[in-house]
Amino acid sequence: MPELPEVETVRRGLSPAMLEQHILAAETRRDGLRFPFPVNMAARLTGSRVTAIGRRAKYLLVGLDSAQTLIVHLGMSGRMLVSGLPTASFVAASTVPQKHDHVVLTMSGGARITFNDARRFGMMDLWPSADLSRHPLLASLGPEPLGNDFNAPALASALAGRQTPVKAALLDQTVVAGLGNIYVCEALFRAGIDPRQKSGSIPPDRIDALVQAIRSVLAEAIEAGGSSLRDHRQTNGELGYFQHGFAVYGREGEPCLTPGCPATILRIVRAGRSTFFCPDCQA
DNA sequence: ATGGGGGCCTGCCGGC
DNA sequence: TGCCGGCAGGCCCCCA
Repeated sequence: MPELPEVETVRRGLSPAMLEQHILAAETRRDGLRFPFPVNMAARLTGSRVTAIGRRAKYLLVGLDSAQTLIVHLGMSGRMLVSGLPTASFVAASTVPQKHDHVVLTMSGGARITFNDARRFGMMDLWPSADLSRHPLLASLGPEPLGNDFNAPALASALAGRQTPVKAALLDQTVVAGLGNIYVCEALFRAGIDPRQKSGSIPPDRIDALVQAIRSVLAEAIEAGGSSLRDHRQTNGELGYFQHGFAVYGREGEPCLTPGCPATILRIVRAGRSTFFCPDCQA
């Protein structure tokens, strides 16, 4: 479910509820999700103070004063919900255990952090903070799309010589880390690139446009609090609003939004994934 | 080596 | 109203 902007939204929502606070209690309600939880995870979390809440691609990184980092991936349907704080939040997350609540953290400031994941494609792990870049799931990630290491020369180099369609290449987290199906579709539309085009044959000026498109669509989505289809929620349970900003995703058969463009948005399936694009603007 | 497809899970929606 | 098939934002792994 969540791509980079959604994970960033969750990160920002968790910060006030967790940062510089101790984990008073940790409860796991099953043995694991996509992978088994690390050995004694609840006990190893209990008593730790949260020293940082970061993000790498679609991974949340909760730094602890135990020199360990709690790595969280939300998979397709994962949510991190904050409850128990007397905040101004109008949609108070329920304190009644819900179906698929798998992990609950009780913080010293009064907040309860609940990890809920219906499809259980998410994961949690604990790893030495000093060695994070060697974690198997983090080691091969490409550059952060909003960071300085992601630029036209870097992307051109990553795509050079590749026969795979550019759509598939952008979903490859070693090329650029954090994009998913939605934002790849949106970025390719903004850049005017056919998703089926071979990665290695994109001219330099299009690469340049693609870098800018990726950056702008992600930044706007973060600004809007992430997008949501069926089940993305911010930490307060509210929906994100960027889905109202989609130009192509989920708009099969609807008119292209480019002024003067007579085309309608097409949907094709590649590698089992829906791809939405404008046949006129993305030629 | 690289690309494509299957599988992991559950929920939801549309169609009959 | 109820059931069933299809589909879903991620990612790993196997096979060709």
